[in-house]
Amino acid sequence: MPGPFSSRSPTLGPMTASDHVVTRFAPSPTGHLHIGGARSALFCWAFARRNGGRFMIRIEDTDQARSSDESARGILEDLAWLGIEWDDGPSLTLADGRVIGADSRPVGPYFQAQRVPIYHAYIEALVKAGRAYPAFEDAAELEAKRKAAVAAKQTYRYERPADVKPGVFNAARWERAQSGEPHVVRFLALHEEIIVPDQVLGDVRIAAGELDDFVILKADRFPTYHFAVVIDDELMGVTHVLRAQEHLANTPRHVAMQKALVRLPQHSPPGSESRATPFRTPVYAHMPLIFNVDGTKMSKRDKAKAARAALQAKIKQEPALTADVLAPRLGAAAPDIAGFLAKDNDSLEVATAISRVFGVALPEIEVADFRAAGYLPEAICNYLALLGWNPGMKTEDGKDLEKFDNAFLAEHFSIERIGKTNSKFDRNKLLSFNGDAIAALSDDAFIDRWMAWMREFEPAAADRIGAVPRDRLAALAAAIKPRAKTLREGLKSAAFLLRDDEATDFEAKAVEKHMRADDGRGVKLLREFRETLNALLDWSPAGLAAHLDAFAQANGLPNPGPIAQPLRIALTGAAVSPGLGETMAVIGRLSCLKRIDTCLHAV
RNA sequence: GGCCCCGUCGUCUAGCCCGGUCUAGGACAUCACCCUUUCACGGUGAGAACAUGGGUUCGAAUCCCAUCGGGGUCACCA
Repeated sequence: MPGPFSSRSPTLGPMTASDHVVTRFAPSPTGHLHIGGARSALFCWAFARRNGGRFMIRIEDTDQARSSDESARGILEDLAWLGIEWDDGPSLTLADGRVIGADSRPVGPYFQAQRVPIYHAYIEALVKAGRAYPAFEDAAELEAKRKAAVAAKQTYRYERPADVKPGVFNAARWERAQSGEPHVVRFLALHEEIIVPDQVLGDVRIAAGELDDFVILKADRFPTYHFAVVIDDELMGVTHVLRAQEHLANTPRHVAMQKALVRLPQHSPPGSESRATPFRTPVYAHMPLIFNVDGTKMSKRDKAKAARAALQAKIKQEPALTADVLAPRLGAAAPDIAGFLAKDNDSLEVATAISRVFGVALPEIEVADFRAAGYLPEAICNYLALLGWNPGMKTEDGKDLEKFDNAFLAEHFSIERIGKTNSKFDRNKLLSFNGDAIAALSDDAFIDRWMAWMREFEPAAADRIGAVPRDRLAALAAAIKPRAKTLREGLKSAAFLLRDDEATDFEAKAVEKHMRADDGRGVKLLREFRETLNALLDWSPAGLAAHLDAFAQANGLPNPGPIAQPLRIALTGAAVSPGLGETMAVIGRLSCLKRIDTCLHAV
């Protein structure tokens, strides 16, 4: 009997079952939302929903040099787009005026930069309790020592100054710090075993002596990540921390601090004035990592790599393409381009320019990339949920259940079913999921979402297709949905709509094969077919298809091919297009006749 | 290198905790065939995995150990 005390039971751990579940996603606003971060957020969200708890966003902007408000806003927008909405956290006003996020509990502010006084108060308390101390070494010197140790294949650990004793307030150091001498504050790690309670991996034990005295307050008076996260998780009532395994090695530090910290009177529950309220250790769940298929990390540098490889291939074909020649075409400075090619920089601007100018597809890494590429948020969430988690259920026909939405996750997500093994991001499978999600859309929904995507990322096409009467768009949706794995691919299938009725660029090979061959049989059939069109009453996709079949039969053709292909070329310029019924219906009678005439004249 | 984590088809995984129902199931990808006016969609089918070696046991993908392999982490970044 596993009973309730199985090591992976969600109720086991330092938190009691009666605690109201609070999870949090705590991004650092130093860029866009990474696809892996999105999964972390999704799992945190799902766990909170499943347990009737709250999901919180906190912005970890303690790196003053790299953090930005634009980045924070972008991350929030990406989360909202994915349908991952937070109960507590910064407010975000959506395009439709709806607001996500509030300080209803209230435990804000949710930007760590605004919480610095709180951290300072706890730093002081820790120092006075003899569990932290100001340190005055020069950063460069320590760095040199560290490097030397690494070079000698030795484990580097900060050496505690001789005058620092556990549990003893070092007033002299405190005075020096207070007087303005540059310093950091280090946590005083006890010589004891640390146990990290983890619901995915089981308890992880770290032997005594492994932890050194790490920095908790930087010289710029900002807390380090480790310190801020511990203070905030406690003060914000976080009960469960779900995050990627890359954080596992950090967690012993957090546990050690939780054991040393006690809530300040101003942060203590009412009525507890007489006794101290120690910090609690939340339940941890470290999720497996996500890598590229080749095993490398999914990094935004992958975009630069792909662009560089593509450009280098181009240059091999065309040696005249020097940085100077490329500069005006790419809209970038020649030295930047040269540096980019020489791997001196991974400029995203250069990479994007290469992608635009040479039509090179860059790998999607961040949520915004997937959005621009025409992925649906529901497909992304579905696929992401399967990376490291699995519902372990079967469908009615006995197959593994793997198609579900966020509502399903909110109902069924559990930490017990998070796997332990790292996974590789399989774009093929995501693509397949996305294609299925598109196919599952109603015609109306597809048109709405496709147009919205186009207005954002392909405005010229949006103008053109937006001009098509709405009643014809249903046929268009039917034509495109089964052919599009992404919204962007849908544009390819709809290319015939963007064509001018007078355009004469007909694919030569196709013209030769389907129209000129057999003494121009195709041309002859097309000419005859054109004459039947004026009088045709039923201009619906089905009516048109039936008409085409009837015409073929009347002409003794074994199948409609001999007329269908010439017609396709006339209407679309190419031998490949969606079904002719839909195509003709969308183009409309007038344009169809014009295009056929144009083609008949041109070939 | 120290510490920590992991190891089922090419990929994501079900099965493992509670050993026999597993000649290991599904999905994506691949290949073949069917459908077909092109391209897709769809349908049917095929190939494809328990890292290795030792135990324990009547019996191991499932339990134990070792080896090998992979990953994370060792900052005044988060």
